Amino acid sequence: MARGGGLSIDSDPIGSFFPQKPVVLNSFPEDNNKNSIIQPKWKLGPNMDDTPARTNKSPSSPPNTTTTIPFQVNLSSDHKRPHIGEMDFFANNLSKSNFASASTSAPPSLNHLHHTHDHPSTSSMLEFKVNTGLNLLTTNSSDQPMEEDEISPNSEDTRDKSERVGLQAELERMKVENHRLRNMLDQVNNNYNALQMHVVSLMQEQKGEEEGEEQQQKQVFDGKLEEENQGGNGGALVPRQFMDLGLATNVDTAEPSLSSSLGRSQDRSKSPTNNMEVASKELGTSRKNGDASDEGLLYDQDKKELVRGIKREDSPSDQGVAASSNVPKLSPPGNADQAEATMRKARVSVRARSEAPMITDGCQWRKYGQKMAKGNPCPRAYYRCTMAAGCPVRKQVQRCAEDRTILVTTYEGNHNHPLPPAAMAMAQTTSSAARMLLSGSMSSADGLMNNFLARTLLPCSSSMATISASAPFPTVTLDLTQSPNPLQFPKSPNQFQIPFPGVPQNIANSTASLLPQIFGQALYNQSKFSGLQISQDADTSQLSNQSQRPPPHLADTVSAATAAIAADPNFTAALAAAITSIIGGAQPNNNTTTTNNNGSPSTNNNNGNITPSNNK
DNA sequence: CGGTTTTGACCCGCGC
DNA sequence: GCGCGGGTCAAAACCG
Repeated sequence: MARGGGLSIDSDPIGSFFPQKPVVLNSFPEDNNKNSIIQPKWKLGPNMDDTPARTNKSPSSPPNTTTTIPFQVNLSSDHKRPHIGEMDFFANNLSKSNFASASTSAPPSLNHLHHTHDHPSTSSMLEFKVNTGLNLLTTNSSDQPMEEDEISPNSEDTRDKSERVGLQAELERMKVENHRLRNMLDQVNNNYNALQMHVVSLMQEQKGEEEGEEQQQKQVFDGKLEEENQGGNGGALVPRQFMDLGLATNVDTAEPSLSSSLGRSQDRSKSPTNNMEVASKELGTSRKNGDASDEGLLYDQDKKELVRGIKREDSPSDQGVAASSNVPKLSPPGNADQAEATMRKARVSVRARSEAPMITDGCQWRKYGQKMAKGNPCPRAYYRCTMAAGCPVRKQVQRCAEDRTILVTTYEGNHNHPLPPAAMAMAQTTSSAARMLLSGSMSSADGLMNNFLARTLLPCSSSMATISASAPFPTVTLDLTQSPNPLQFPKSPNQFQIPFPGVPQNIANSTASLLPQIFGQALYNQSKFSGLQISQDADTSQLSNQSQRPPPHLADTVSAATAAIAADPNFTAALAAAITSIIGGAQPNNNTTTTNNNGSPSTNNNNGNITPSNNK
């Protein structure tokens, strides 16, 4: 409030800071900072009633103060101002009841002035001459909002005022800071997008050298998908987030890769006629949870035929699918059907220490079977996703025979429904891992791996990530039971703060936030084929060129996987210990929550892998 | 009562 | 052709 200047009603440029907070006009500390911006609140809201100094009678107010405060109200016609009637009321009360008479009654409540009506006929200056000697500065003398109607500054009001001033300054700072952070965020996003596009283009380039245009388009599409996923991170649900196990080859990626094909004969996909017939049959039996439309919505009829047509014509039911029969021979490029079959079989296996019977990955699962697998005293449980009718995603859960503290979870198929953030984490993981795997399996002439896969996972030194492309089912095994090279990881946990939706913050802070980088780094740096060990020096030159860090989608994958896995309290505890050892540079394979690893399962990279080669 | 788990049976492909 | 092993089904049991 500018003393001597007019207080323009509702002209306060910063009044928006306290749109609801009433201005205490009855206290002007004598030592008020001249630079303090007092917020006059002529837009007085309901809260005005809450101003104790104004609403409560204060018989103890010094009567003499009411006559010494200069008070000026500039009611310019240009500004919104209190209703004239109310202003009159105010003025009357101010001058007569309180000020002029120096009565002991409380100052008039500004509630009466809270309206912001434009009054066409009022352009007046209400001036209250009170001499307090205050010269409260405002930004615009002509538009100065008025405040002051109290002569007796009490300590509470003084405190409120200074508090308000402080808050105001703080708000200013936060506003600026917010703006700055927003700009930074935009910058980061832009950089990320540019980088990702660059990586995608590089991948395209590489693939283009070996494959046809079709594969290139796939890469582009994948990249776009991931970009979209990135952009939609904030949402509670991620529409059409799929576990792209094996279905990243074309725009029909959205189709469920029909993990119901899990373990089905690949020769079925070669027969479109049979496929069609089988598809309809299949829906009648095993697909009680979802009709054809549920899954068919996501892809065209042709695709449906391909995907659904895995049942044999002569098979009345859809059961009896031998996993071993599905061994995809990693078809060379050009054979779409075989490629499709191959991708359908793609699996992502996650090895993790957990005492819980199952890893919490955010999805809802229904157990539909359990078998004793050969060579493993622990039964293998079969689950299928029940988050949506007809979701083809299935998973197998089995404990490692060598180390029963290790839980091996193998995922198959694509979700055909939106996923919650927690589930999205694992879905992204498996999707990216499978895409990576299939990218190799689909493009290489020998059916093992292409350049991208090699560049991605090589150089390998341990079995943190295992690609089993030569197995009947191309399987990526993400081994979280091992500690990667501690030298590869930063020591500061603060660098790992990554928000994980759906993961308890304490867990995320303690462990999950550490995992993505660790996992990603490990997955990135360590891998090998089962049965085909890629030499470590292979492609290192190219790696140094473009693979100093994991590809975006791989990193996402890893992050998501670790986040999802970390959601499991038991597993989190185990992981926490492992991570701690990693960050602290402890020896690998230390496990403080479960039995000592001793490296036995870890060194055997395929132990516990749910791959036909191992189980049969 | 609806959803889930259990569990025996069935189907299928592969190897011998 | 037979046995084996993996995968799935589906009725019964279980559970909230």
